[in-house]
Amino acid sequence: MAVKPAIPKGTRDFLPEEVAKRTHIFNTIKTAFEKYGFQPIETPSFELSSTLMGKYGDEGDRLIFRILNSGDKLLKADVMALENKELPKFSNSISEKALRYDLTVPFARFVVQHQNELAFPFKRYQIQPVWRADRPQHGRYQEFYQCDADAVGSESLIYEIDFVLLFDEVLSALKIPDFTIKMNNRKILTGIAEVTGESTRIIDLTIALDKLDKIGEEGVINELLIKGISESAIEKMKPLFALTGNNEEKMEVMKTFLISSEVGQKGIEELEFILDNVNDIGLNKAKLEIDFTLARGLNYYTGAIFEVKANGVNMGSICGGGRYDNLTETFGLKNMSGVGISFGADRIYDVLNELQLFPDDSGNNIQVLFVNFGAKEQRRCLKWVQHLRKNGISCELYPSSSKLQKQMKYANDIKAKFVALIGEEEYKNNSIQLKNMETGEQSSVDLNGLLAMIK
RNA sequence: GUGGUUGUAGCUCAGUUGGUUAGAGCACUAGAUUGUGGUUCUAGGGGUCGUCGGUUCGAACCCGAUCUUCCACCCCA
Repeated sequence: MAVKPAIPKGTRDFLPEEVAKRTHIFNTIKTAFEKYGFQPIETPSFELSSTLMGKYGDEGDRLIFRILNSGDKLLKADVMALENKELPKFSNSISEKALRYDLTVPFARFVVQHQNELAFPFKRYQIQPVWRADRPQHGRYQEFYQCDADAVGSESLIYEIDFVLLFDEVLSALKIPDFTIKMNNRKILTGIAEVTGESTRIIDLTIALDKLDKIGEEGVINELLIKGISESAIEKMKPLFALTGNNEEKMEVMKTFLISSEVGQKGIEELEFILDNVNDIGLNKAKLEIDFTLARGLNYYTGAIFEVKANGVNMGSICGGGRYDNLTETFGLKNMSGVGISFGADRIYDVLNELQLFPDDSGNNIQVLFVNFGAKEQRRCLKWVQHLRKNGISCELYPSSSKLQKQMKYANDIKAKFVALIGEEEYKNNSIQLKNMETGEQSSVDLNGLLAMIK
């Protein structure tokens, strides 16, 4: 019985036209990364589970695709753990590998493993798919591409500036009309937690705060109460809910708010340094916005936090990033600060599609299709096709001498720009009937004439 | 992981209070058209009605489970 053709949920096939569009995105990003001095690397699609587990929080662990052990290794299954419903323990006993969940953690592993072969600060970029066992939704897939650039081995805020410029350069080049780069600093979030006296609850605090623009002040307060944050702390946070105005005005308010927090002050300083420099340099299309509620779940960020949103489209963030000081430490290498960003290629694709911003000409179509009239004509066509190819023209010969109508229809379907006909007459006098498929015009030329017309 | 939603031909969708051989358009193949495509006409092939189970004399239709689609949460690109 025939197997019903289907692909797993959250995955997609890409037709030639779609691949062309995606390639355009990848190339734009790649070109920019290289212009800023990043070098390409690749890492395996799957890593040891121990490399990935525990790096993304409990929520993240749940979303990591595990790879089932093969063959006899399955005999090691910890049946007791299963009976006791200790699922993580059981999973580990039947799976020792997992598909990568992002590119940052594998990169941290890579840096530690190859530290003697790398020149620091090391700047790499990486464009590869990642996998998440998430429930598919608008702009959310189980397999999608991340385009990451990271710089490790330096605490210099110059990189943060570069990354803001990179966001602006790439998204402007992709012709996204209106987008906002949101920026925050983990040290400021730490400061807020300190000032409100809830230092130990920083995660709950920031997650709730992150939802301010979505559920409003009351919603956040509600969530904080549910999480068990004290009312006095919430009272102290109230000024933050009302933060408005431009970046400078927000910074002023925050400076006062964090006056008693050393870490917080440091965060302000960093943010101000980046902001000043970027303002000085100037941006193309990006709006740069300070957003103190921005938390970017990934709990490994320690400094700058970035998020980019396309405006006027219903789509989550299309890029993210930030600085992480301790990521290589879990692999045994201390004092290796890194900062990086990630472009969500698939969401960018969806945004460009929704806004109909892809150029019309997909461009990669064949230039000339040679019609096949039979054995002796075919023999000459094969020779001439190869001659044209040597001259840089994409062309092909129809594989069989089917009815002319059918061959013309095929030419039409594959959007060939020209059709070359060499039948009995043309064969005799070494000519070609060349038909322009757009205009319908047709003329008799020789091989050189064809070259001249097409080039 | 929580809540809702969807599934009939390759694609987009009709369909009968549960009752014989389940339809259309597009696509495909062939012909009208013996050297000319995107228009038209004619004919043809193609479906165990997502899957498994239950109720019933009888299920595409009712019930349950499961998978899938899309959406909102959670979280994130």
